[in-house]
Amino acid sequence: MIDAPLCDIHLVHEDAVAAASEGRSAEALVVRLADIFQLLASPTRLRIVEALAVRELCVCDLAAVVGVSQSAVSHQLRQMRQMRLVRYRREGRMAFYRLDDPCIETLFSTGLEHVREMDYREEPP
Amino acid sequence: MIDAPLCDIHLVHEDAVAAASEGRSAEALVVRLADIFQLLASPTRLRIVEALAVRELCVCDLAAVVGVSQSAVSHQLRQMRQMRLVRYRREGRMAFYRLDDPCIETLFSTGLEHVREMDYREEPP
DNA sequence: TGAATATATGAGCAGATGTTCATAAGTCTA
DNA sequence: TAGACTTATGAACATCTGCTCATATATTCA
Repeated sequence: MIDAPLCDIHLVHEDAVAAASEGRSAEALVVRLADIFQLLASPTRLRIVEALAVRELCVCDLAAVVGVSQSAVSHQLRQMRQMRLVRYRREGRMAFYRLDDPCIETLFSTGLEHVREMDYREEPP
Repeated sequence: MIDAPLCDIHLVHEDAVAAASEGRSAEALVVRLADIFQLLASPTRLRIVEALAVRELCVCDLAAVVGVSQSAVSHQLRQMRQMRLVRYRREGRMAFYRLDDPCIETLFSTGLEHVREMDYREEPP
């Protein structure tokens, strides 16, 4: 499955490289996964996810909860919309957003639980 | 728990904002979590995680598996080391890296499973 | 209709990111 | 010890990110 070495350095352990390359996922999947993690890689967007995990919210309320400007929230929501992480319903002039991807909540809560544990471990009471 | 509205816009639904603000995590935790997701937000680093999930590897082999230069891998490993995502042991002139944080594998595999499912759903055979 | 409100978006900018290139530091072997 | 090898790192650079500001779009209400 392995063709030529990918870098110009001497290939030290061919068997190790072969084994580790065995389960290599498709490039498109890895890129897509990186995009999802990228969307979770910002305190502002994590706040948005955390808030929307509780209940749906309009943009204005979301801005208040997250603590940034309406414009900033709206820009972020557009990205999250394009990645199908959130969706919204119109009600008059307002737009109520909610999470559209149950996996996001899983990743968020898994990660949060983890950093909480690390916090306790590093700073005992 | 809510003091003044955080943005200059009219606060539309005070109860909604209060409810969504209820479970707000500490700022430090959210920032730390964003940092962890940030480390997973790059195809190169995801490849590193994927490879190290199989077995420990030296830098040179890792470069071959991931498909980038030794220098690029080494720079990325430094970041991951600083975040305690990986650690290494020295053996002569080589450094063998392994994952140091079981949570990373969980987040990686959870996310990967998800994008795989999405892939099947969007492009039926 | 006109003013107020809610949201969306384009431009622009400062700062962060990921790579390459050159090179340093440390280890092995002849 | 000299040369080959493995890894680490600083500098430089192009690109990406997340915000602000100004403004457009759309809806509601007097």
